[in-house]
This record gives sequence, structure tokens and C-alpha cells, in this order.
Amino acid sequence: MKRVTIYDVANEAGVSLATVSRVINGSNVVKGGTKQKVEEAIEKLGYKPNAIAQGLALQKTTTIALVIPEASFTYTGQIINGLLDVAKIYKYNIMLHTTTEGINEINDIIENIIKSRVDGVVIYNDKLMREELNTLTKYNVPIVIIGNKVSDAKISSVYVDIENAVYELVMKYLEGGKRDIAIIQDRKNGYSIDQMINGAKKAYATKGLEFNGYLEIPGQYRTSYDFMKDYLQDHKHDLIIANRDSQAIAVVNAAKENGIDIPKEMEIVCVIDTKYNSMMRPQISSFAIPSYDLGAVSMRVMTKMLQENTDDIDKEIELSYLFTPRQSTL
Amino acid sequence: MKRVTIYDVANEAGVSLATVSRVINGSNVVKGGTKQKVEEAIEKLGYKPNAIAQGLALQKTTTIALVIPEASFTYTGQIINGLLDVAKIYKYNIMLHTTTEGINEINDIIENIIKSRVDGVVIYNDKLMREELNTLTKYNVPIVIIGNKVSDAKISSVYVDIENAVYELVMKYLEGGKRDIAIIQDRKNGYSIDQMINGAKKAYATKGLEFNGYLEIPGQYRTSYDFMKDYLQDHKHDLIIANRDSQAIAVVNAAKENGIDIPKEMEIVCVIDTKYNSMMRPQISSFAIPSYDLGAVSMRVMTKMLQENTDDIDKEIELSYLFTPRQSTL
DNA sequence: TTGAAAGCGCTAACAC
DNA sequence: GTGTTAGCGCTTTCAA
Repeated sequence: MKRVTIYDVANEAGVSLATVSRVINGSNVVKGGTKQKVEEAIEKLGYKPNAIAQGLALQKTTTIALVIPEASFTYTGQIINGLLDVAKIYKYNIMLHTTTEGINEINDIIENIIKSRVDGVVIYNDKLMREELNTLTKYNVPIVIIGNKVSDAKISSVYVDIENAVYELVMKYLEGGKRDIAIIQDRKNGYSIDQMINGAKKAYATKGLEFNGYLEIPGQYRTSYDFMKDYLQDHKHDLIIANRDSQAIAVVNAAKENGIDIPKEMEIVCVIDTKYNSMMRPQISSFAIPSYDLGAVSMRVMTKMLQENTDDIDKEIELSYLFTPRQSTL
Repeated sequence: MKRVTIYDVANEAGVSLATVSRVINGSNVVKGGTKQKVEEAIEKLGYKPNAIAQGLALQKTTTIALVIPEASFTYTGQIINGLLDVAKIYKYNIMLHTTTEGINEINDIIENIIKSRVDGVVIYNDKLMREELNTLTKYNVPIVIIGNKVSDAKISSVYVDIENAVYELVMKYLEGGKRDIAIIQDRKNGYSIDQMINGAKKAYATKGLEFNGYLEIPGQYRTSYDFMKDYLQDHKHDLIIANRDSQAIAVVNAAKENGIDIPKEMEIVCVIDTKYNSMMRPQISSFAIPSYDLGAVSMRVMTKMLQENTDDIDKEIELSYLFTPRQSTL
């Protein structure tokens, strides 16, 4: 099919292109008769407005860039779903970018985002990337950060107070006389882990104690499972807190291997879980982090930033978590 | 920061915009000196070419639309990663669209895709959507289908022969004298299930038998677990084949509940699994479906379609699977 | 080697 | 109500 433009439609309908444009954009100044002629022409020619040309003329693309870390779709999937659902409602398109480890990588993405002239960018990334954000704001691109509490003239954020979640959890255990608490760390997810550790530290400090239950594990399930199997032979804790359910599961399985009864001898909690947690035995107690909402609300905030005066919006939105006890805790 | 255009750069450098354009696009006819002047001006002004304007002028957007079903990122995540990695190499952007159930929904997406003038679209969807594909080809958009074997002037496909995978598996069991085989179905993933059933039918037919081991289950883990718990009280099979590991896990857990020994009394295989499978006990035997490769190869094929004469490319690419026995089979 | 100018397809003042 | 026209920012002939 030959490319059909607004001119072709105008010719076919015997009107000017301005009129066609009006019809496309639902202007109600067009007379019924002409409108119908135009619509028939559009139908007949199979005309679809060129969003690129519209973008050029209007200086906006109605697309949002979404930046997420590569690989972990298990956890970001729900965020994406939430974001896309809201984006659909407001007719925004989503350009997907994933970040890998390299620093150059991220600069390429920023460059790319600026060139593509998206109307805004939503970032879910564990690393804060202050500097990269600055180049984005320099180009006046509105930003929404998922998972971190930050804000600025052009930056909003939607997050869950994980630090406090862990604080409350640890406090409960400390008050129950259980003091041997460890937090699992891996090299990824640095920011989340930092928050978790801060929460624990705070709780310990409240009790006049010092926290140092760091448990550094490898990045993959298999290796961390092996690691834990060794580790648990001569260590045990009252409570182990993991970031992801997969890490918690590694602990659970390793504990089984060592004949450690969960939850009686050792309890386990994770911060974020997936649908697979419900298939495990025991199921891991977790904080119900509202992933879908994180995505949906972020996109909603973005649409607001794009419509209203930025000053009038709530720039930092905290979503609530809910501790959900399951079989891995008493 | 004020919007800086190619004109500004031209002024700053004291050359015409044509020259700036040449420098941006790496034309080697520009003299060293001028080139440097231009580059300095670009640097000084922080100029980034407007991809939208380029798209208009060049009639191409260097972006590809990716269409996937909503929700199941657990399984599509790797596909996306593969696709993005290759897209990055060839400097293509990815526009992400997810399909939900409604039929109108999908038409909206197609409409949207056409308007956005992407250079091509990659579709991973269980429903074949012949008609929708037609409207896309009518507008000359190159298409790559993941998971289905289809091809056409403007359509390529990358897939795994699941029918044959199941055929071989079932044959093996039939030859071992095990004839009570069932395939789990849910309403989603219709096409994959059809292939699986066809494979089973073929195998049975080869042996002069008829296959009718359909096992219709609910869509969610919890409900299908409950269903299986009931079902297994008075049914048992030699082998149950599921599409997803989550479904297989529902069976495994329900079997445990009923004191059925897996794999001794009943064996279970799934077609696609996730990293969570390795955390389960027993681990489900599965076909190693190369998800990442499905994505990567699809994107690679797309780049070829975009560069070469479509006739010269291999339009149907079959990726191989590998049956991986684990603890759920003997 | 560089510049001038005609598009690419559309929107939005402005004029009629 | 409808048409005319000047952009939006870039690429690419065609001349010089």
C-alpha cells in the first residue's frame, strides 16, 4: 500500500488539509457534512495519521521511556504491567530500555532517550545515578523514580519505605528477645539492601545494640544455595532477612539440607516475593510490596507532571507495605 | 535548557546546517577543520539530534514494536532480554505493547503501531491473529512472529517445534508401555497447547491408539492446585505434561498432598520452565526452550528484513529444544 | 568541500 | 466553517 498522507485525504474529500487535521483531532468546529466526507475519505484510503510528523509539529511524542535493570523481570514484571495499564489509558507509548552493568551503557541510554525526545522517563533502578539524572533534567525531561525517595524540580518518586519495614520487623524480634538477626546481601540491588541494613541498624541502635549481621552471598541461586549449605553447618540465626524470595528459598532449602527446622529453629523473611512463593513449602513470610501499584502510580504521576504545573504535584509518593506472615516465621 | 537545533549549531560553528548534518551522520566529505568546528559547537551547546525530525526526513524511526501478552513476564522476560540485547547492537529502540484479552484491545494496538511508524514489529503471542497481521502487512510493516511457524512476503518466524518435542516424549513413554498420558490445558496459551496435543495425538496414532488425555485446569496456581488435589484423589496418570512449570508444580504439590510418589507413581514434565524450577523439589523435567535465543534471533531476523531483500532471508527459523530430565521423571 | 532549498507529514495561527 | 501558510528539525539532491 502506498503511503497515504493528510494531503491525499484532503484531495479525496475535496477539502483542505487543515480540515482533515481538524477532523482527526476531533475539533468540533467542522460542519457535519464535511466531517463525514473526510471520514469517508480516511476510511477509503486507509489513512492513519503519522505520529512522527505530529510529534515534530507538536513538540511531543506521547511516549515515555522506561528504564529498568536487565534480567530481573521476575520482579519488575508487575511494575511494567502497572505502568503499561495506566499508560494505555492516557494513550502513552512506552519505550523500553534495560541497563546492564557498564557505566558507558547507561550514558548511551541517556543519550538515546534525549535524542528520541520522549515526553518523560520512568526509572526503576537500584543504583541512584545522580549524575545521569542531572543530564536528563538539564534537557528538561520530567523524571519519575521508582523505589527511591528523591525529588527535585523535574523529578518525582514513588517508593516503599523498606527501611522502616525492616526496622519494624527487627524491632519486633528484638523485643521478643531474639537478637541474632542477619541480612542477606548480594552485590546487586545495592540500594534496597542499604535501606534494609539501615532499618536493622536503627532498630538495634534503639535497643542500645550494634547490628552487624551481614551475610554476603553469591548472585545466583545455585551458588548461594551451595554457600548457605556450608554456612549453616556452623551458623544459625534467629532470623534471616532476604531481599528476594529466591534468596530466601536458597536459605530454606539449605536449611532443610542441614536439618534445621524452619521456622522453629530459624525464621526467614523476604522483602519482595513472586507468585512462585505461593508454590513453595514452606511459603516465605514477606512484605507485600505493591509492585503493580508502584508502576501504575509512577505512570499516573508522570501524566500529572506532563499536564499540570509541576509545583502543584505531590512529588514524593510513599506506598504502603504490609507484612504478611507465612510458614517461614512463627 | 533551551531547545538547541541544528541551526543553532550551524550558527555557532559558522557553517550551514547541511554541513552540520553531514558531521552528525559521519559523512567523510567534510574537511577536518570544519568538522572540528562543528563538533566543538555541538559540544558547547549540548546539541542532540532530534530523532523525531530525523525520522520524518528519513521515513524511518529505528524503533521496533514488541507485542507480548500481559502478565507472564516470568516466561517472556528472557525473550525480551534477548531481543533488547540484539536491538542495542543495531541501535534500535523498542516500543513495548502488551495485549490483554479483549479483541478491541488488539486492534487499538495495531492502530497505534501503524501510527507510530515503527520500522517493524515483533510479536510473541499465543493467539495467531491472522486478521490483525493482515492489516499490518497491508501497511508494509515487516513482522517477526515468535513461537509460531508462519511466513509470508513480509512475515518471518522464529519458533521451537513443540509439537515434535511432545511427540518424541510421548512416543518414548508409549514404547515403554506407559499409555496413560495427560496434557494439562488452561484457557490461555491456546496455541502452545494445541501443538502439544497434536504431538501427543500423532504419537498415539503412530501406535494405532487414540489420545484423549485432556486435563482442563483453572488459570491460577491456587485454584489449579485445589483442582488437582481433588482430581488426583481418584485419578492417576503415568505421565502428565504441562506447558508451564507453575502448572507442573501445582500437580506436584497436589500429588504430595495425596501421597502420590513422584516420579515413581506418576511422572511430570513441563515444556517451559523458569529459574524457580531449580529451587523446587522435585525439580520438574522440562524441555530447555531457548527463550533468550528466541528473542535474540527474532530481532536479528528483523534487522535482516530491514536491510536486505526480503526474499533472500530465511523466513522460518526453527530453534532446537533439549529434553532435560530432572527429578520428576524416572 | 560547502551551501541553498525542497521536502518529510502534520499543527495552528491567521485570514477569509 | 474552511483555507492558507508558516513552521517543527532534519536529510538530501543540486549547484556552486
